[in-house]
Amino acid sequence: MEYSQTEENYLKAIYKLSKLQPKEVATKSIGDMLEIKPPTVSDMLKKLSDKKLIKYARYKGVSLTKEGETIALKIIRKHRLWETFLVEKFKFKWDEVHAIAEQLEHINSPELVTRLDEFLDYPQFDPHGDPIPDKNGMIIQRVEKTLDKVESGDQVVMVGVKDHSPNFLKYLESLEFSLGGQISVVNIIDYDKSYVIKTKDESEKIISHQVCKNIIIKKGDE
Amino acid sequence: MEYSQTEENYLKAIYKLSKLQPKEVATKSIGDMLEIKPPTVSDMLKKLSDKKLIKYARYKGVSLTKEGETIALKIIRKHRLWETFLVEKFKFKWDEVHAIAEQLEHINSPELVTRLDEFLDYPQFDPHGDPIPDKNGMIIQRVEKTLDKVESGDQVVMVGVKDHSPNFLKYLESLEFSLGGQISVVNIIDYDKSYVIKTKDESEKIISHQVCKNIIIKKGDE
DNA sequence: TATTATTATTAGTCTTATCTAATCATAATT
DNA sequence: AATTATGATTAGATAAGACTAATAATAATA
Repeated sequence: MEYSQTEENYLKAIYKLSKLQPKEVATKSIGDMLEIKPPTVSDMLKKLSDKKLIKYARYKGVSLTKEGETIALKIIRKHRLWETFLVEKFKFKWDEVHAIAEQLEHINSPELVTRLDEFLDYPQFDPHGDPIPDKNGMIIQRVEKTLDKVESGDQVVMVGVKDHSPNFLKYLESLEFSLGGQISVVNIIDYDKSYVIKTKDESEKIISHQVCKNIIIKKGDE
Repeated sequence: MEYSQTEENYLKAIYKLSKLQPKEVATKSIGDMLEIKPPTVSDMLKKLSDKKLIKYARYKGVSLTKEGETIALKIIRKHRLWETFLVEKFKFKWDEVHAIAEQLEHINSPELVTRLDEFLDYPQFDPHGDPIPDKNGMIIQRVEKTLDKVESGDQVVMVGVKDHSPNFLKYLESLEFSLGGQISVVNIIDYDKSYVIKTKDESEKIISHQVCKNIIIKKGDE
């Protein structure tokens, strides 16, 4: 009942990729996410399939079994709890915690996870707005609407990000964007779909379409 | 500048063994401590020697270089800080934290260690009374006097343990022994060197010589 | 549909960390 | 001092997880 860090990372990657589209997950996409070459992925898929953690047919892609999904959700739960811990208790910035949580998520101690969850008072979202699976593996499934789907004149609230890279997060911070912050779309520039927006402090800023695609929002009145 | 968990564990073991006696550390003793067979240890010693982390001459045992000791102390620092954290903040019992800290000690993030140390307000001793190396690798070197060296009639204070196994720690707890607790030696039974002792609550108890050897004490007036 | 491009797999190699069996060196004992 | 016991090392094997090169299957396109 114990899996290597490597196996855990594959399961987590397959879980995340499976949420991006309804189809089976491709060998290449797993390799891209984990920065591992396809032959290595193929080997591991056979291994995970033997252990009944994934459904795998040669050349047809993979999906998680119930058991595989349970493990993936446990890792994701730990990752997001640790990120919350690091930001809330240790005062790390939101762009600093991902790499550390990538290590902490593999610490194997169910009791530790219980205490961590309790210590944080059972948080539902992590510092990037991602939902934290609960102790039974239940996870809030949001319809992830991004800023690039919003029309001119709308007022929305930032509730998450799709890019977790320090670079992106630091850029958002420099724009004074933070979770829960209001964004009003003043205008959408026709030429390149750049967004002219206003944050709470009324200052106007222009952000690229690419940036908008990575900001998860909700309508102000939802 | 980065070492595998395995390498870190060898360095930690060599550090601890080198403190038990002044001589060079033997291959067998490392193997015993890490539950690894001697040929495996021999191989690793060559590897660590190539990396200049240990001084090693075939058949002559090993000792740490300055660099090797620095790494060992960093691991020990992390281990003891995490144990302190788990007991103080997460309310684990002192017999529950060793196994978890064995994992946490390998998390690689100097910034995390800094924050952890700060969060705990720079503790000097862990929940078992072991000294915690500071950020510069300075560690309080105690003369570790154990209860079996104490004479009848003496009154001492328990300041540490030499056996960190859950079994031993739970036994001490059942005897209501805790760090900082007073112990009066009422009598030493000649036959098997058992100790008749009194704790603060005045109740008399008999503990074996073996148990006494694993309790680190200081004189009441030091 | 035939060809080309992309993706996946197989085959074979490498490194790390482990093992067993056999040999060698040092230490202990008669 | 010779023998025996203990401990250490070498040799060779294995498993996990990575790679490259070659081949096979599927998808895209002319």
